[in-house]
Amino acid sequence: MSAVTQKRVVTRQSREQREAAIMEAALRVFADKGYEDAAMSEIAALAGVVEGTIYKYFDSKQDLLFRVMAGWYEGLLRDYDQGVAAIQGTRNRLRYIVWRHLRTIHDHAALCRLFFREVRTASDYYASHIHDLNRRYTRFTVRILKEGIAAGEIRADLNVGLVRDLIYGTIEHHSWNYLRGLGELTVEDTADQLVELLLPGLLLPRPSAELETNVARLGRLVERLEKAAGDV
Amino acid sequence: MSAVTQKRVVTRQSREQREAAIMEAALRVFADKGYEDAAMSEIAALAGVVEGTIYKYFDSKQDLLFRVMAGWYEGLLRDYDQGVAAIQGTRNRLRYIVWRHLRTIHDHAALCRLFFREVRTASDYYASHIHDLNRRYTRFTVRILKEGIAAGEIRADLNVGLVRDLIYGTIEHHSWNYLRGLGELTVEDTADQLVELLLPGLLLPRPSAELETNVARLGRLVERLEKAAGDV
DNA sequence: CCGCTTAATGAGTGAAACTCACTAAGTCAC
DNA sequence: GTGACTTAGTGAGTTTCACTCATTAAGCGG
Repeated sequence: MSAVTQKRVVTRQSREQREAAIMEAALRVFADKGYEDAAMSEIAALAGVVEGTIYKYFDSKQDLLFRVMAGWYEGLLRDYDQGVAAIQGTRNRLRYIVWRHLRTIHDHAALCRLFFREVRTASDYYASHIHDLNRRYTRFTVRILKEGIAAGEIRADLNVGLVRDLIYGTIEHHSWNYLRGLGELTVEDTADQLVELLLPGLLLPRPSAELETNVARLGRLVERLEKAAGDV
Repeated sequence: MSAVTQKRVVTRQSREQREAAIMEAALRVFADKGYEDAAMSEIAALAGVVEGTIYKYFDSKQDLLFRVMAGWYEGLLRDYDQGVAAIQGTRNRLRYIVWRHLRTIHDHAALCRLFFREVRTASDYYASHIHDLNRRYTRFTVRILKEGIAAGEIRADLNVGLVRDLIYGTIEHHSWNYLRGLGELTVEDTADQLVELLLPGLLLPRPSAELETNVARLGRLVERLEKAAGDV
């Protein structure tokens, strides 16, 4: 025995522990490097395993990403229920939804970018668990709108899905500069402005339309009466 | 010479011709397979060259994509100017912008997906020529809004950039299902609905001044009538 | 028709995801 | 306690790409 062979002591762990360790390492590397530039070997090294081990727990790099993102998303959803339920009035609730989404993007920029870029555009996103979580996330918005309609605050002929797309689409598009690392994302102001912009289109048409025409007719009547009075 | 060596006849072409041939092949393969799954070898084969040749004309796969997409984008922009200029009124113009964008997505689904997924999210998009083209594309919207403000049709305190993000963000988000190959994209209906949804938030608050003067006059009339009734 | 420029080649390189035959750690029956 | 068994974990491949580079020869100017 000429060379000192370094003997690696292998300790076997439960599936749960290893999986958690790999997912934690993957989250960090993905968030740090992005999907493309994250190497499975780096994730493996950080998790303290060898590359092949990851494939015992995850089908592919994409599967790993999806499950890591799903774990994060579940955390987001957990404390979302209470938040919405506690707020009264459609305007306040929409403001909260918009604000909350903006704040999430602001505080979790790296993960949101991963979600927008790698997860949501993947071909098998639709059939994935994380898509299901996303539906649950956006369903809050749909519920708020439907309750607003039921309460008579909001136009009943609204395309609720389009409003949902408007809210999330606008916010995402608006956030890209920030997500790209350029410029800031002003959460409060943007939330205010978006709600102000959106709300008039949601509310029932001002009943003053009818009122105005009636009043205008009365105005013309007054004019005639005034003239008639002058004639006397 | 025992074996018949197949001699490839190499014809040299001008830079322009080769570049065009490669870009055309790349466009087709990218549109067909998407960026990831498009192999440089396949593009080379379709263009009738060998892989290495592509790198004489393009720095990298991403450079090839960017220049192919820029070529397509320039075509889009060419017949955009006239379209907008011919339309009068902010509402009609916005309807046109929205409709046009939806129609482009509808008719160029594969390329739009490429643009959204691969180009716009790339880290060096901001410094690229195609980003410049995109700015020119969206500037139409900004101009329409500013002209609407100047004409007194639209609120002057509007965050024009946010409205731009709203239009493009909403449309993109709304189109993803279609781009993913699931479901249809109803161009006309969506254009109508989005404009209806957006417009109330843009318009100046209805000038109820007229209403107020009319009501005041009616008040005075009532007073006179009451007095007259009392006098009798 | 010679020689120069450079378009084009294609074998080769490196990196990264993924595979698989094998090793040995932990467990359980006895 | 010990042998048999299950399976976590290994690490040396394999494959598939994007990308490189030394070499070749097509076309052109003098």
